[in-house]
Amino acid sequence: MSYDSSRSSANKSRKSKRGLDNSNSSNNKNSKQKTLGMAWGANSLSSSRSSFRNSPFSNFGSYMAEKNRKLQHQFEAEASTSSHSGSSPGKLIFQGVYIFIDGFTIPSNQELRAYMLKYGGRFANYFSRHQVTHIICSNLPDSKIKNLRSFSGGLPVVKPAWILDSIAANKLLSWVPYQLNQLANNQPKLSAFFTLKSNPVLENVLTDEVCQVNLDPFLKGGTTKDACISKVDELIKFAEQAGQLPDDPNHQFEELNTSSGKSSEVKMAKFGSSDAEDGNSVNSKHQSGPGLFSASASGCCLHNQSSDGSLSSEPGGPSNRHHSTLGDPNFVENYFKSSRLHFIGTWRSRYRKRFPSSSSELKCRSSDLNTSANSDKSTIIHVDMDCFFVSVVIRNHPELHDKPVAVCHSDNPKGTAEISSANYPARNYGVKAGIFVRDAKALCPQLVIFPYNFKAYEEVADQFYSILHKHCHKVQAVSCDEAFLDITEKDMGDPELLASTIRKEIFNTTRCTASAGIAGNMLMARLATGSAKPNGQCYIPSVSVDEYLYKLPIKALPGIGHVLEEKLKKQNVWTCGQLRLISKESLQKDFGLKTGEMLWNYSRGVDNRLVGNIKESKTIGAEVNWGVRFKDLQDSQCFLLNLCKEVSFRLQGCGVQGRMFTLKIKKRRKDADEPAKYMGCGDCENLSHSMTVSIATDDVEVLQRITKQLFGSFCFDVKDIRGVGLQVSKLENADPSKQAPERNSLRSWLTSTTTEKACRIDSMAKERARIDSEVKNLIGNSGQLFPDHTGFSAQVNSNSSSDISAPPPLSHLDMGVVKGLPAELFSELNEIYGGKLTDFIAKSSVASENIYSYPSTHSAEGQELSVDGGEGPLASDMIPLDFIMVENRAKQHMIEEEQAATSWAGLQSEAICSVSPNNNDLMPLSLSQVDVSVLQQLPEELRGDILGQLPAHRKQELTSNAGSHLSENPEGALNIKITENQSNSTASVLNSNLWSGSPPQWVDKFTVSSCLILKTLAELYCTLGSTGSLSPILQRIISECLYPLDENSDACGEEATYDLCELFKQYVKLKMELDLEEIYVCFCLLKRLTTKSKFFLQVYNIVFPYLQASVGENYGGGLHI
DNA sequence: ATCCTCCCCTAC
DNA sequence: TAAGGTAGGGGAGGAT
Ligand SMILES: Nc1ccn([C@H]2C[C@H](O)[C@@H](COP(=O)(O)OP(=O)(O)OP(=O)(O)O)O2)c(=O)n1
Ligand SMILES: [Mg+2]
Ligand SMILES: [Mg+2]
Repeated sequence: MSYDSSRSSANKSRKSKRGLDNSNSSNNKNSKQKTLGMAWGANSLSSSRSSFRNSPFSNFGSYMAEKNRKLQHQFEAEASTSSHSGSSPGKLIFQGVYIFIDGFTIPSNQELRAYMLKYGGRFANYFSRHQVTHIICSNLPDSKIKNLRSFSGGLPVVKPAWILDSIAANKLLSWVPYQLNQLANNQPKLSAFFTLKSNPVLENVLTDEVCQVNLDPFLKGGTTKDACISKVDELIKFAEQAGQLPDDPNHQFEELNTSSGKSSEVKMAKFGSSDAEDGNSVNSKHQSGPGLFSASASGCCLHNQSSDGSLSSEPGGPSNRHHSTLGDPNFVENYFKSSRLHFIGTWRSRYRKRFPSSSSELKCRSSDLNTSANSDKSTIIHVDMDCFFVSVVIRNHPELHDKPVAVCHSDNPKGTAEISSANYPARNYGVKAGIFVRDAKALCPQLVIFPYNFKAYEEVADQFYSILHKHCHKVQAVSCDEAFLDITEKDMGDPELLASTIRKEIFNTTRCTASAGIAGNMLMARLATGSAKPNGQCYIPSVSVDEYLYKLPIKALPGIGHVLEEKLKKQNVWTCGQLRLISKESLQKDFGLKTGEMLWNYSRGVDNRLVGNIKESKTIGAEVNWGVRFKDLQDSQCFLLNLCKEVSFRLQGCGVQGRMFTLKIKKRRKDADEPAKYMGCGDCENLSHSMTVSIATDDVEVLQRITKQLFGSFCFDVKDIRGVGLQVSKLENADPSKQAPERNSLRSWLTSTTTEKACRIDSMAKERARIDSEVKNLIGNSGQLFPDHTGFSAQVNSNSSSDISAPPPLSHLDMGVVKGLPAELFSELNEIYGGKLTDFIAKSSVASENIYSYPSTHSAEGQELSVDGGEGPLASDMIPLDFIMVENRAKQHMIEEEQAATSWAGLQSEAICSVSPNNNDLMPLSLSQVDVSVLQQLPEELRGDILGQLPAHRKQELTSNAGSHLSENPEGALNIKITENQSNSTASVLNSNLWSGSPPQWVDKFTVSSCLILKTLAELYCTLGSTGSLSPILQRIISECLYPLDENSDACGEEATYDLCELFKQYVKLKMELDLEEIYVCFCLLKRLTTKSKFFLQVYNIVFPYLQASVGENYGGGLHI
């Protein structure tokens, strides 16, 4: 057993509440901590959830206090030198302000810190309620929001924009408008926190339950062989003998057909090989790392490594240092260079690039269901190199071919290095992949150990696949030494001949032997290969399948690992023949639908899979579970950064970006012994937290921020960490032109009716002209923020390089324009870019003045901006964000208010205008008419649709309570009477919501009048035909409106709001195939549905002017701006 | 029903 | 000393 733990998840009853499993052991652990325990959880011992420990707020203790002092000194030292960022200290805007930054912020922690430094404020590295005056945070995950809400009481929790805006305004602004909207209500007092400690906060701490499984040694081949080859034993022996004789590769190949007189139809063939060439001596230093094949990050530990003498009580002692993360700032990179599993794990992505999938995959015989009749006609070859790693490194050591040889990092007979591959003589002693070298040496003292040669493996794999592709165009790569060929269509003769030809060619080219299995489907071909090994081939005709499988141990079936094997053995199933006795229904009941069917099929030799190209990957990640030892937070942060670099490189290497990030942590189990394996992770709990962001990214810095944030939401002693992994999913193509072009049903509707989009209100044009003059020195870019990337622009701009709407990569932004944005908008935009914007600008304008002041000078970053620009009239007609750029805040707000006041009537009129510009009467313009009567007037079909979307209680309301819609909001406080005439009062409500002090009874719940929903749906229905044609996201927003909250729970109101925020962000992200029209409509729509989400209002007020300018005009006077 | 999320299992 | 990674399939359970 390689793994230390003997725990088997199969025997563990599943917990229904996954997220809570870990908490107990976690607490137990904390109670045993000596030093850092105080820092990391001593104040929350009584909590039965880990949520309190997820926030730095819960982590202040003696250690943290000390740390805090240290960092503050450092900070003050920096302040006194005042050389920071090369600029002189600014006005003391933030005198007396002491901020603490919680989690991932935009701009970054460091940037905010720099601003505080520059403008007279102070910055707390760790939260102290005695000093901190403001908590800064943005974009916290749900769990943290809830947590923060509990802790922040009494202290303002403010978005970073407050700082930026204050700097821009050159005075300390009120923080009130910048309150984190998710937290705006019901902030408990800090005192409440201390009494709340035993009152668990609901939270989504995701903790895996432990599943350290016994890795039974691989049974490679052996059992398979025993099961079916007995009939051809003599032939095997003969073949093996023959294999050692010839010298000339071209004559080494002998085919032995066993079908002639034998009872079985299974045919075996073997050929021998010998080597004679240059000496790659045992233990030679010719080793090359897989790092050559991976995108590895360079290390970067900056100023840590300060050997804290006091913390020298390292687990494992200083002897560990050298091979752990403790001693090596480039640990990640170096580790991956030497990891065999990393090599084989990342091989696939390299293959993808080297052999790009040709579209020749026609799925010819995929005539829907692959019935067994169908697979009768199929012929599949499975090819697998024999003991690949060994074969490659002993190619030039013919004298070793009949000696036991294994590949391993270490030859230490007491070592815990793992055998990677053992040749067949070695396997006779029981040596196999995965066992420790000491066990291997015990089994076989004369075992010869060779080091890895990853470069050679890569080369041989390339040769291997070149040969396969030459002979067959339907190749499915399984691994670096293994592939399936579908030769069904091959008219040319005998599959066995083809297999032997291929094997011969492989041997002649690589001097390594391969084995092949030939059968009617992938399953049987693979099993046949097992029988054929080593250096042989095996054909299993359909008629022999049953017999072949009958005695086959179930573990030999691909897909049955040790867990399934054990479960089946408990049912007294040891062989496929016994497995067949269990009904499919029973198997599906015990193992699930698919797995049950797989078992049923496989035990009968049925496999409907098709040989196909490798699909594009769905996840990309990197993890390290060896040598991970941290002495303090800095160690871990440094490691995380390197991991982020690695992942970022891999993402970029694959040309994708991701939106979901999962941080996996292996944490030493409380009572775990030292790992059996040197530097291993031992018996661990698996913890993982994930976070989805709106904008796909591959950027290291963004990854780092997110990762930091995720890491912070764990609670543990970093000394207990034994493994760390970062996985990215929800991948999108980084090249947007390749993005799947669905979506945007609304868009087509809108754009189809919009023949010219260049019209503009006069003030816009004026602003434009002014901006143009200001930025005319910019290269080929008339001041547009997104020169050619909005869906709208792309439509208009025929000069655009991309005909499909594309996202604006950061490098394509006009930094001059960006810098000119009002701080508020800048901050939002920065958020859209994951915080990168600030850094980008900071880097590109080192010597310049305050970057948040209004620009007018466009320095050297002109070169950063992109693109063709298309100087023509069309390009200059496009409407950029620069509309807002020169607005000062006051003016901006005025505009916002006006827009808010008038936007209520927006959607319907503009929608109608666009559909039928000359006919504004299709829909009632007065919102006061919105009523249940609307519902009644609707076509039956639509009425059904709408009713179907309403919760039952709403339905009842609507059908029984006609006319009372205007007072539907139970709170009444902000129940807005929605009529055209009252839009002014709406505006004032809006205004007060945004700018009033801490909300009194104000609740940021998202409550919506049903009649408005009906009305809106009706409009959408009329304009679009049905709500079903809305884009999924818009549909979801509507459904958020329909189901604003679970009325039984206060917390759910927050949830709903938060989700909605995410949706908005998605809408505002100005990425993907940005569809301004749809966003615009959506904003109009949402504006009418709620005035209660502060977040929405803020986003709205920031973004809407832009949308307005871009598309609003096209929808006629309905906007009444 | 169908999707989504959080895992476990498997293979190399 | 040693380099226990990577990604897809799919089950369970919850949301819709
Ligand atoms: N636990 C494992 C399994 C595999 N490998 C590496 C070494 C192998 O050489 C290579 C290919 O794996 P195979 O399963 O094909 O095993 P071999 O090729 O070594 O032997 P066989 O002849 O059984 O295919 O992957 C490894 O390092 N560790
Ligand atoms: Mg192999
Ligand atoms: Mg293989």
